[in-house]
Amino acid sequence: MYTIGQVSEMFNLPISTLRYYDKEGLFPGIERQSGIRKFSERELEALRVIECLKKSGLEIKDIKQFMAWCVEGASTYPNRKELFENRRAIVEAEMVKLQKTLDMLKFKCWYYETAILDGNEERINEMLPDKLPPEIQTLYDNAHT
Amino acid sequence: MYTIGQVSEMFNLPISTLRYYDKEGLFPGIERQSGIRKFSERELEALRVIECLKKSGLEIKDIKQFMAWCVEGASTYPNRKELFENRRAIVEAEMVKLQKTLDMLKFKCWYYETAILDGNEERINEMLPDKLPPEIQTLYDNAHT
DNA sequence: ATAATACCTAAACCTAACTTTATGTCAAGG
DNA sequence: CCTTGACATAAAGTTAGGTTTAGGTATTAT
Repeated sequence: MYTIGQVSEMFNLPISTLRYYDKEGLFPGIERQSGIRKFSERELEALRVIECLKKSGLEIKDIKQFMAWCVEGASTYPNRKELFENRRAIVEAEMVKLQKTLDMLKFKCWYYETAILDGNEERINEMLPDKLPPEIQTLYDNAHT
Repeated sequence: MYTIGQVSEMFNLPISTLRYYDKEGLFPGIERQSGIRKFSERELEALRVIECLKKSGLEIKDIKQFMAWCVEGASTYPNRKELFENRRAIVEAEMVKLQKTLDMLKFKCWYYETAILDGNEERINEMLPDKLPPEIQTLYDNAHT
């Protein structure tokens, strides 16, 4: 059993955030001893799931819904499964977009390295849009689709 | 040359957002004909960079700074290069985190598939934390580091 | 005993990035 | 001529996800 201060340290989250999550219903049935929250392994696992779902772009109110399903029991397994499958699809799409972003950034790194060497952007702009060095062309093409 | 409405369609962005970007200084020196914005290829490329930098987590005010550097000329190449290198490092770290999130989601998909088959979570919980099927164990371990 | 800590609540406050509203201009078509 | 549609501005409004503030309780150290 952990206090809110310990959990705050373990997860590197402000105490105020943990209280906010609790208020929003993300720790249904959390135990209290004379008013003080006692975080058990169940709440720690909840917090791991919260961080995961948040990172997947889910809103707090929908995370609350998930926690409510957990309390409801086995009858909500299909709802929970569907939720994770949806989030998975969303994060996979997000990874593709982020890879494009990364390719754009890599291209721009090369762009400015080259501009510094040349002192201007003229030579680079003559290579655009399809006469770039092979490696760079790949980045550029992926970033611009 | 494009009107704000055409650019809005091309980039799938609300007109209000384009006006907001302009107001925030993200299109320095955009041309106008009797008050009406004329978007040239320069502004379209600016918009691609804006979307990239935004996705990398950069704030509008810092994107504005970048656009100001572009206007300033060759003397700011090093600033711009450094900016893209920093964003690249940030996005690379982000990809690692997102991969962990994805592994957690995949694990949870398996978890609830299995729970549905079993009708409960007992067998799964006996496998935790280190007696999971090999493929699943890998996901679980990556998600929990 | 008292002072420092760590906990508690309710409610007000904050921020970024838009979005909406109210109002107005201007060119083209019926 | 007048209405429709696309453009314009300034300023107020919105939203999620917290954070801060003000005031209080309970345990521990000196």
